[in-house]
Amino acid sequence: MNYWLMKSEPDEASIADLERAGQLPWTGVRNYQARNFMRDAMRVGDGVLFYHSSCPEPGVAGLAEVASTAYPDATQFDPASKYFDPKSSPEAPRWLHVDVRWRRTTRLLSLAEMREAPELVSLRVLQRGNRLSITPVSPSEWAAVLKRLDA
DNA sequence: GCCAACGTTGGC
DNA sequence: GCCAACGTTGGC
Repeated sequence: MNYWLMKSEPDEASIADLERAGQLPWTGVRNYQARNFMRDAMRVGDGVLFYHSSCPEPGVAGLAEVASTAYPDATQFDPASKYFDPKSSPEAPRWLHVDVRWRRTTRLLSLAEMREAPELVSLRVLQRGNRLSITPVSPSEWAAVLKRLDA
């Protein structure tokens, strides 16, 4: 069982959108490291911290879980999509994604609050210069976040 | 394979 | 809108 933090811009897909839909394909990842996490390391049932980014209140907004293994992202083949990738083809898809299932909508655990938490000093997403949209979370970091959400 | 230029991310 | 950090691209 692994744990992850996945960033989403709430304008595109918020935790409320995920709650409504129940499950969503995590489309639009165009970074090889993030893709490789989904392809090589994610397993169905893995825990996901749903993080709102590029918004007035960035932070963890809910909990989700990995609901599928990785499969080709359809938006890469669609010329009308902003995620269209002319260098990809259905024969050799470049971009993959998993499906994510809603579990809980929580209070917002803000970025500022996470930075103040001693148990979270090593959290990948808090590291200087981090831009990855998908990062691993350790079991102890996961537990620390849950504890703070329940507190 | 190097590296400069450029693009993107994302908090502030 | 700014800008630091980092990824990607492409000429050589």
